[in-house]
Amino acid sequence: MKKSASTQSVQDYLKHIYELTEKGSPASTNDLARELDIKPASVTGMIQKLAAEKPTLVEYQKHQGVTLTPTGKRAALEVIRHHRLLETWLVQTLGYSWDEVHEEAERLEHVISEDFERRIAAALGNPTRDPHGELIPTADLKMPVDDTTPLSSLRPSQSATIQRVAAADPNLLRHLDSLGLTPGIQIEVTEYSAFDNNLTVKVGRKINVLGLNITTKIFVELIS
Amino acid sequence: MKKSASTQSVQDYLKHIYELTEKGSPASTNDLARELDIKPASVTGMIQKLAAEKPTLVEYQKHQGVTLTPTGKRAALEVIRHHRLLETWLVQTLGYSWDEVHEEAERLEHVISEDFERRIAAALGNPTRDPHGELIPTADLKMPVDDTTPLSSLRPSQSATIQRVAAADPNLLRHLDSLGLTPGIQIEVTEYSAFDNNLTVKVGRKINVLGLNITTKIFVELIS
DNA sequence: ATCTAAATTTAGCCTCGACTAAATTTATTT
DNA sequence: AAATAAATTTAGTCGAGGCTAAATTTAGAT
Repeated sequence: MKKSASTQSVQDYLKHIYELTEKGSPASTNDLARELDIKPASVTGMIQKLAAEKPTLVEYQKHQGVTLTPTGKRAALEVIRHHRLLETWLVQTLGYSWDEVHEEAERLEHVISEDFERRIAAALGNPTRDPHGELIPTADLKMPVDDTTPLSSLRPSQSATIQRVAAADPNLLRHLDSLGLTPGIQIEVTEYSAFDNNLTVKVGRKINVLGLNITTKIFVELIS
Repeated sequence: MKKSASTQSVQDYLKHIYELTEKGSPASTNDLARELDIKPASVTGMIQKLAAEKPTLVEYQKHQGVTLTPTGKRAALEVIRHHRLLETWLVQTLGYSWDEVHEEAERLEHVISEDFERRIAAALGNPTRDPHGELIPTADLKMPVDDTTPLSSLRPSQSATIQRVAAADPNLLRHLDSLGLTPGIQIEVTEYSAFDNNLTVKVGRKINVLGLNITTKIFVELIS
């Protein structure tokens, strides 16, 4: 029987570094600490150890934040692939709703085998997006490019398909679900208020007035 | 977010204590160490801490081994229920074979939620046995009574249904599978050799001669 | 250019759960 | 009943990965 390795937290560090560095800049100690729900001093310690280890996963310079090496990025994408495949699979085969899956997937993502990953991916037909519409890294660990636009940028007469809902709060997710605002759904913008940045949107027969706080979290693909 | 608690290894201790104490006698330090693949001294340390904790899970007296309290037993059955439901579910929904499931279930059993447990139990129709025929503890954490007989006790002319195959070695499991000796299958004993304790058994159209080493691991229910 | 506030790092400490080596207790054999 | 062997426990150590408090660095504002 193999040693179980302390790869558990490391995976969490890598995953969050990936997310924090997506916009190009290094991940700060503080931001990482907030994401991981631990103290900044602990992050510094862990990052310093990580940066020193044999297969170099992260690049680190004091006070400058941390970034992933190509190897570290692959490791992060592996975890993210696990997470998103698991969410998809929990929703599709066990009837979880999109506001319930995150926590469960968070725990499972660290312990499933590559074999398990392959099996659920195949069973689901190698999906490209999870239930929130987040892109699932491919089997060879590339993150597909996202060509969506925030709903907040649409204006009257434009129609679009909702691709992604970048919200984590379960209450908000349930609310959006009740408004019919879920991935795959088609919408049409009918009004725009420059004053408060609200959009009026038709979803089927429903008419919803959506504030900025929501419209920046919904990403769509325009229908020409 | 909750603290993740060091309940991981504790669950392993409880599970193995449960198994070792099934025949009535306390689990010895040495046996536990072998099962857990750690050194006896480590077991002593952990058991002493466990025995001191607030919800008392184990009963321990120096040099006398360890047993489970009712609470500890419930905790053990919870893990075992997780394990066996997971094995069943991996086989039935993801196409794992019975020689592949153990390792994966071993890792998953510690991280699934009670909600997840309920969902797979329901999806599987609340099964009572796992793919090896092991009894699955009920939702209220009782271990059903096992009324099977070892195949080794059968004699010519007796027919039976295989209920349980108490083997862990993947090679042996694949071998038994190739002989058709899996739970649910009906067999009939045609010969018995008192000399070497071999049984000749008809499985469908197959005739197998089975040695003691195998016949003590297969448990059956007689067909009257 | 300096001063202050915020971010980060350092230093030292703690708990967990393993380990080794040595001591002790129990069991077996003569 | 003593002697040896086997099992168990004790004592002390280690690495992981957190934490706090204090020191230091960077950044923003006057």
